[in-house]
Amino acid sequence: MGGRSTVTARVLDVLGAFTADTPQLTLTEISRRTALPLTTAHRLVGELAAWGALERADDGRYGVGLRLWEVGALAPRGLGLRDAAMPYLEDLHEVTRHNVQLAVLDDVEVVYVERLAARDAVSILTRAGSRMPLHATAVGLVLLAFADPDLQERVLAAPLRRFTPMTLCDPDEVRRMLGEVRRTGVAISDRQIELVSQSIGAPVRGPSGEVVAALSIVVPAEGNPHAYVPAVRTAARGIGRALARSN
Amino acid sequence: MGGRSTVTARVLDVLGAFTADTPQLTLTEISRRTALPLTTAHRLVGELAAWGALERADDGRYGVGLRLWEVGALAPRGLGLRDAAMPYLEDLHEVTRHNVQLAVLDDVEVVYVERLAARDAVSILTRAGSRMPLHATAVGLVLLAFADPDLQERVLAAPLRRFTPMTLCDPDEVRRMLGEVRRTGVAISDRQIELVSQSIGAPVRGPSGEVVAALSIVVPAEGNPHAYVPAVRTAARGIGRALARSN
DNA sequence: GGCATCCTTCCGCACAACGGAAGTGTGGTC
DNA sequence: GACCACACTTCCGTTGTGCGGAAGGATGCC
Repeated sequence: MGGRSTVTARVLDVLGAFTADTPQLTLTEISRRTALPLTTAHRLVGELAAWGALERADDGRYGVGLRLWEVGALAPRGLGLRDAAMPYLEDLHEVTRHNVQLAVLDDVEVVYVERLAARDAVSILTRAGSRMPLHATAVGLVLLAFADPDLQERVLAAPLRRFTPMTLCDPDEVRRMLGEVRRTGVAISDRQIELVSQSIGAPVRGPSGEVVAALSIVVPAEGNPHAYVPAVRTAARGIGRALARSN
Repeated sequence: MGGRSTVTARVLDVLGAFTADTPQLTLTEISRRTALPLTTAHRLVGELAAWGALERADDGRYGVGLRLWEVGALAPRGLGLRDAAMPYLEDLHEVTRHNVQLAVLDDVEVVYVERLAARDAVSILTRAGSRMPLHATAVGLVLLAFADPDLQERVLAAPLRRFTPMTLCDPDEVRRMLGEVRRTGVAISDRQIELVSQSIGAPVRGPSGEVVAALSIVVPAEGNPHAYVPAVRTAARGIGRALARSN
């Protein structure tokens, strides 16, 4: 948004107008969201659609096109990681039948790269491509715990969003938690996102030992989280090894 | 690439320069592929990277960024379909342990939307986001068989690429095959892509009965393909129902 | 040192993008 | 049937933004 307006920025603004909540937009809606004059939006959208970056549905609304999806699938952190991780996610999911998630750090947020949902799952709090803050989820805590200290302070300096009464919103509490995560190598987020669930996360390490992603499993609040720790840890290590193998 | 040069087209050309074979490119390479002067490529790439559409690796090369991956993940045919299909793909994969693939039609090609690989799979002929011609793979034959007759003729009029001695490259042979696919509701591609494998495909139908995607399983050449037909068919129907449920 | 490759910054000119105005097409209301 | 509201499309003259040549680092190799 804003500032200096280069054509490229406008094009990207148009793409950015599409969100998980509203993946289909009318031209007027795009124009409103990007603050571009209708005429301009019309031209840009037309060019994007001609290339396949956007697609026009039968009802006239625009959505993201397959071509853009293809290009996006080339994102190294998205695809390479996903390929390596998939078998392990499947195993974990197959055995436990709970939601399993893989996420990476991007700026000050968690981005979910993959998620295997319980068959009958209704709640779609997260899906591949969605973002969450770092302080409340198990994957977030893992990624934050092993992140650059500068980033940690930056995140803790900003207001920490409350999801439930259990969410840790005090920087010092979070700091203590991060220490524990570093010590144990596992993060447990107990009802910090929803009161009905807790999640157990572990770091996925790249060839040189740095944390490149985090894996988590979401289980009902009443279960004993520690029961899942070995499985999650094993899966995370397996992914790390698979990554190293695939260079 | 082509003809008239609008800025948008240039931006998209830059994105299009990234392919599955070479997901990481140096600036000079991008400039060469897009036929843009180095200076221009530099500016565009800079703007794209600032937004997060591209990311710069440690070695200075550029790759597709997470942000673009996120937007791409919103593609309705990519994500909605994938969400509905995943459980069924997993089941099929779990039971058979063979490669399972989900694909949609885009223009005159198949685009793979998801693929669950056998754990020890070495050959990565296809991956999520890759394209294949319509006449040789099981998913391709399914999609072509139920496609617009105009499209069928357009595809058959063009030269049909040969992958193995088994590939059907004669338009009439393919036409006969398509008829069979329509009659039986299943496509079998016997060693038409690789001599070591065959694939069995079935159509996934949307709420109004039209074919929106195709599902296939890849098995060793020596097996009996018909043994897999019921499982593939059931999975494809299941995905169709899941799609209808999710609107 | 000299050469090759790759990347980055600068800046004046030209042409492509901009966006106001006007036109088309649909659906709703009285 | 006349009117309005809304969403989209086309046209075209003006202007400001992107263009890309030239020159300046940075790094590596012989």
